Amino acid sequence: MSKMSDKPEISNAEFEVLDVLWDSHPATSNEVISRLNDKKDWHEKTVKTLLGRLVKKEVLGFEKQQRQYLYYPLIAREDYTKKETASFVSRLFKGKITPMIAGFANQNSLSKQDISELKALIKEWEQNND
Amino acid sequence: MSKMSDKPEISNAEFEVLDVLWDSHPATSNEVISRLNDKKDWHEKTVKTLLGRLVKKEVLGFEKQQRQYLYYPLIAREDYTKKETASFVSRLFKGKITPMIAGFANQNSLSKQDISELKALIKEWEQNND
DNA sequence: ACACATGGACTACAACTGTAATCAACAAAG
DNA sequence: CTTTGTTGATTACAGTTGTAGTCCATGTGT
Repeated sequence: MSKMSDKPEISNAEFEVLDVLWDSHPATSNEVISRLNDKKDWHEKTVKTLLGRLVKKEVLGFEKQQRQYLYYPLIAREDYTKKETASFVSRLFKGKITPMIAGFANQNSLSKQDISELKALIKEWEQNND
Repeated sequence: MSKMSDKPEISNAEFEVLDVLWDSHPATSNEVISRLNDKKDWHEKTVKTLLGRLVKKEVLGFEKQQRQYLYYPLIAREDYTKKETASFVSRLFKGKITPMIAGFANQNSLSKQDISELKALIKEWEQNND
């Protein structure tokens, strides 16, 4: 036995497409295209290709609605971001988040609000782990 | 004018090579190869190719020592990780670190030590930003 | 019914990647 | 000196990615 859903590699361009579908789904290719138009400047055909590749990779599913397809994500954003974050932090920071945040901090990328959110997060963690 | 050192795209495999050079440099290709042997199972030729590509991308520099080259990084690990982190967090979390850490937290990936380090970090931030 | 528009499927194609093998030049060994 | 090994340089080659274009079947307007 093997080949148990081996992490589908999602490319950068593909991610953008998936991202708008996470925001709201299901959606037709045209909806996806027009939503992407706000940020990216991609040709319609390009987006369709990406949709197709994501389907092939089993990242998206679809359901025919007469002539068109209604696409929707097959994986949850949370699951994806969690895995990606873990592997990112593992690669670049040997798995320790603090150094990463430290990088943010001394780069002035931390706002007062970030700090208070972090504090809240810590407090919550401490309550769940007394 | 333009073309001001446009972020050299470093691939995953290339990153591993760069990583061991960040750990200690300069180093000959053989040193790099043997250090990588501990983690990766790459053919000698593969590593040499990667070294070459990194040189071409101006990520590594070298200096001849008779027959061999002594390679060394041209970019600092800190600079690289900072940029990568910023773009990562920007893409996956709209630039907010807290949601990322929250993902870590509810995945039980935060240790007691992480938490105390985070607290220290916050305290430090607050002192510098009163 | 028929011509045209439209949506997905298939095809294109160069650059980048992972993963090496071959080549050429020089150094080491005999 | 000549053979041999070693080192970087060049070449290989398939798969992925970015970015579309072409084909074919079906829906639409007349």
